[in-house]
Amino acid sequence: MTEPRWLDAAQQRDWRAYIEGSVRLADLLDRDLKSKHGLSTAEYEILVRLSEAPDRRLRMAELAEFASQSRSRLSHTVARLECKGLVARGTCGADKRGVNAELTDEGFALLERAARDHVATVREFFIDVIDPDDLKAVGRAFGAVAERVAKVR
Amino acid sequence: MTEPRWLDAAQQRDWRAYIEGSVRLADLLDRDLKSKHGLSTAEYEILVRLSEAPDRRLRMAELAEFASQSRSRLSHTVARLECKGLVARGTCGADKRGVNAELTDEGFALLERAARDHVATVREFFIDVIDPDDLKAVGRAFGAVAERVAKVR
DNA sequence: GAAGATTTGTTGAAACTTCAATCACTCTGT
DNA sequence: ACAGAGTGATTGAAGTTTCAACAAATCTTC
Repeated sequence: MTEPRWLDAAQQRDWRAYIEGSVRLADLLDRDLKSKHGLSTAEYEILVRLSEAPDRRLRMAELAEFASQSRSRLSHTVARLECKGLVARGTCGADKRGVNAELTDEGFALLERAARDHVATVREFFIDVIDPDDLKAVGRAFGAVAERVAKVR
Repeated sequence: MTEPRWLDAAQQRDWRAYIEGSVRLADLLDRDLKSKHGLSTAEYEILVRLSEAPDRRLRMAELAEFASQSRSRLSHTVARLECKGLVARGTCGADKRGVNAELTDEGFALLERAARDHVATVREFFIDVIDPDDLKAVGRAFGAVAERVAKVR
């Protein structure tokens, strides 16, 4: 069929509310992290994933996957983080192609400070303004979206 | 209090599901629009807003507001859209500082084609994978977020 | 009605992301 | 053991976004 199935009025409202809310929230969080700690959201995400990995270290490809970034982008960003002394790169024992990114002590210390503020902001502008049942629904909804998108890639 | 109120396990899961799902979806939609119609999401959003305005025309500042973009970014992007012949700029009668952006016929035609595909993709990866009640909750949730963020800016 | 403050939109440079090409290493099948 | 295919990561260039500075027009207030 070439005829598109348009969204009904309610679906359209919900979709647009999501777009506007998510763009504005992302914007706010970005500015917040940048102004208080000099980190972009993408950089923050990288530090978080590293901090949760065993030995605070991950191979680039895994890190890219966890942080939902392209490998190229990750290379550039990790290079910048390395310059700032927040992350160190080392070779991977087993696979000589592999590169490990590791969170430095300085990186961990910065992350601890940044995470406090970040969580507070997430709470203030996301968690605390959403009805608890709606929040659960958001979790389910985007879990399903992530799964669906993963299937096609 | 200096002690941060951390998110509980369920809140953290929901927040992370949202982040991952939304990033991956945005990525997919971006690639889809770009590969099929040569438009970024930001450009698409601009065309949509113009198409809905009276006379398909808006002042730059209003357009920036509707499209959730900075004025500077909008200036650059509209410049590119103008090069492609999709948008035309003209001066604003009343206020001589003002500039109107107007959707050209060519822009409108492209948008019609792009919108069909875009809506189909939104349906396939968002609307259709979310339980209808959850979708309503998503709408409420992000409506509340947008309102909360708007208060602070 | 003029000085000062504010608003509008643009600009160029710096920072960041994407894209395609590349190099080095590993895996597969014979 | 080797050729060829595939994987891991980086690179430079091109494209996009952010940031700060600016010019022009309007608003305020005395």
